Amino acid sequence: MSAAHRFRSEFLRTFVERGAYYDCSAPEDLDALFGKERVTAYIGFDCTAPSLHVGSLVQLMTLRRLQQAGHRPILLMGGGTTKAGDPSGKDETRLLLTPEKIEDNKNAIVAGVRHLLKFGDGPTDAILVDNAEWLDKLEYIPFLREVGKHFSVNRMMTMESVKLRLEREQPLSFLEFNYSIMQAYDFVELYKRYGCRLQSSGSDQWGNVVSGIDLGRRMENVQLFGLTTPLITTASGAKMGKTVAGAVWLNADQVSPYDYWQFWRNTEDKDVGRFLKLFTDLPVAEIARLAALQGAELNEAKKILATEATAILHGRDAADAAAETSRKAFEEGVGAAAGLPTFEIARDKLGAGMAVTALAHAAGLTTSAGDARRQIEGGGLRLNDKPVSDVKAVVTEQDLNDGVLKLSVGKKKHILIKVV
RNA sequence: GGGGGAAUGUCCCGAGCGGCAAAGGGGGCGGACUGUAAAUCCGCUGCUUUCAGCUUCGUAGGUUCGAGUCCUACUUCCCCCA
Repeated sequence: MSAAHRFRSEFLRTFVERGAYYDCSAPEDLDALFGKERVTAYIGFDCTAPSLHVGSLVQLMTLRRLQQAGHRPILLMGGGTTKAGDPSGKDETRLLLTPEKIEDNKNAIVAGVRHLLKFGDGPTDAILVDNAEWLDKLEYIPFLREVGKHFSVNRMMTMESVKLRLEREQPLSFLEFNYSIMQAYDFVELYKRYGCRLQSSGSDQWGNVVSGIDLGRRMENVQLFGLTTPLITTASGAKMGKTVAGAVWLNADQVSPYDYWQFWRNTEDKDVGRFLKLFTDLPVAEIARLAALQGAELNEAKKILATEATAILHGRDAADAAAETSRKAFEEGVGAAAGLPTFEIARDKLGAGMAVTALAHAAGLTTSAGDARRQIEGGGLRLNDKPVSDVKAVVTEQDLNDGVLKLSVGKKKHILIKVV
């Protein structure tokens, strides 16, 4: 990492300056490469869920910055590797996903992140690739003879991920053992197809990245590079990615732009500067000014962080709308601020009156009616901003204002109930 | 192949003489204090139509008035010997 401050290329300087740099396989050579030509680089994601998570955002931002610096990013979807299943990290056997499910996940993931990059056919336009294109067709023996022969089991045994498992005497399946070979092969394949020279990833993928670099040298006699980003944690040491509602997915159908905005708005004080650098495009000088704000003034910086980060993912309009909804709900105290999450309920269901506990549950505000009851007992549930004190309280049409009523748990979780 | 352990509240760790909705943590949620922050303190944390009922302790059977706890088989994992 000592080479980090000596970088001359625009991209790597920015990368370091923004706090995204963790490690690099051959810093000086990569710097020189970035200085003299347009570089094609990739990051891979498996299709295990229908959306990526904020934890993947640093990687996605890497592709974005690459493109901004005039290079060409490849977004590699692991349609093939997901079929094999990546057991790394977990001791439980992950259930195998069906090919249809993988395909659906892939399409959903891509749809969710398309604003982050500009795709197309131009020289710096991003390319979308699926490793199923080549992995699906592999034949076992030919693959072993052409690729497998370059891997030394002795060396693989010394890889951090493998070594750790062996030392802890945790099981390591042969499938898992092979995973890094497939990932290494991806890198070489992308080099052959697109002249891709660099693989970026989270620091946990270091071993797999290095395998790809080695394979490139052995099979194609080319120098490939690896560049990793740090695991982002909050100042309190927790892994990033929880909101009042659960995991922070990137797709809008799972976490709305409003909730996404709120996630960033609730950043801890100490993280504001770091997150602005990592997750927005604001100039660092501007960020330095914002991060220097003290006390309650930092809230202004948090709003900017929220709006900028949301704009990158969901577009400027959605970000501004989320900011406006938040302003009304939290600063003006407008009860039923338009734009808050909304739940619709049929008029006849409410007609005879409905228990608040049942309504809170139906609207997804609480996990069960019992949970809602406990919230009432703890003074945490409010109807139209007034605390509900009676567990058996019933909601009727009289609680409606213009056909809408607001239900809240705690200070931050609000939902509008609209009668239709 | 032989022997010995383990699987608990579907977030995680983890106690549990045959009377257990099941100790204790962590995490999460709510309240107070604040600035929609952190820290701190307090409460809650299986479901329901809650003076009660119902479903939980790897799976399936069995013993018993009664089983997380005892027995049998199975599954998975760990350890030791070969």
